[in-house]
Amino acid sequence: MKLDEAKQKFVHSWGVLGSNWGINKTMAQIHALLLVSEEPLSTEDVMEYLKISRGNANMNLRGLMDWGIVSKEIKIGERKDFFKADKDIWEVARRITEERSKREVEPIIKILKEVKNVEDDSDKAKEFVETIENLESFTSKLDGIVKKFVKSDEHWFYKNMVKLIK
Amino acid sequence: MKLDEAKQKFVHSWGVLGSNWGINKTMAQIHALLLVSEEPLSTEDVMEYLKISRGNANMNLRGLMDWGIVSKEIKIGERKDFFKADKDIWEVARRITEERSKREVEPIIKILKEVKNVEDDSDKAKEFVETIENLESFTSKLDGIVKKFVKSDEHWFYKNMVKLIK
DNA sequence: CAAAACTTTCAATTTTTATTGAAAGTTTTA
DNA sequence: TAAAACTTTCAATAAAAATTGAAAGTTTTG
Repeated sequence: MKLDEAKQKFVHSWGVLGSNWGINKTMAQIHALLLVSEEPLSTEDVMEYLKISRGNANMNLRGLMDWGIVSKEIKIGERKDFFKADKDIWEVARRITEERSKREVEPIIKILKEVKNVEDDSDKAKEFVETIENLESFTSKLDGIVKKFVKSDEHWFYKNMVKLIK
Repeated sequence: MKLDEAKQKFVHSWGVLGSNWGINKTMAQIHALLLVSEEPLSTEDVMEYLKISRGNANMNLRGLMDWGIVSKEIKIGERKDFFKADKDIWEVARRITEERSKREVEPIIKILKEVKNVEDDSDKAKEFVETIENLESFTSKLDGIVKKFVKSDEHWFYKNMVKLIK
């Protein structure tokens, strides 16, 4: 396979992956594109490569910056903004985990705590509360462990991998 | 809060969570509804509670069965099918993890292996291959560890939690 | 300071995804 | 075996999400 072909295939596939995880295709593709570009790219480079509009490129680049996994780069002598993706995949995972936890997991934990407050003390209510508590406990634990997991550096990971996998 | 109100709030919120993770709102809501129902529900119960059509209810119930987290129940003397959700949240997590891995992670690992085969041996190509290899290694590891993690039973989890969290 | 270079916004439009509902299919019962 | 009870399918439609592009906004330069 030629390099360009390989890049194209990767960018395309990353877009598909994104769609399956609630991330829009274009955002995932831009991220993939920046990941495999040696040089930072301008908005126009992105527009041209992915055949998308200026507005679309701009909004999704901003989205990626909100996730903290893409940053602006200033090239001297150039007026345009350039963008590059963080290539340390551990750092990327850490950022995404933190953001998703803050945006999605924490709100759901809050709801779970809320709905546990049923006044009723019938058997039905007790069953319900038990189900919710299981869910809450599971969610909190998973969230906690995943955060700790990716917060740590790669070395930590390897060290503990052995123990964990056994 | 009244029990019914609490259930309603939970079902609604679970739907929102689903949307964020690429699972359609109705499917997530049906799952939530079955989770907090003491008794298995018929298609019509689901239709009525969520105010959705027969086709929609049927398709999403089937979807949940494909994920392996909802099953049909036959009530004697009743002709209708009834559905219940697996209430063991660890089992649910295990099933979802396995399915998502099979449906989404494994294909992407396959693509990553493919695109590593660039004929070119320029510096650019080497950089590209390195990025892909990082991604591949990360993805495989994460996939592996998550699978092992949820495959094990709760007891295993607690035992290892201590070591892992430190 | 005004024109040029560039970025952002957002209403309108397109595309994608979910939902409906009626018809076709299947199983059960009498 | 035929009617009743129930389930599945899928073309049409509705709803949601993504995208466009032109206008408004901002920053830089001469």
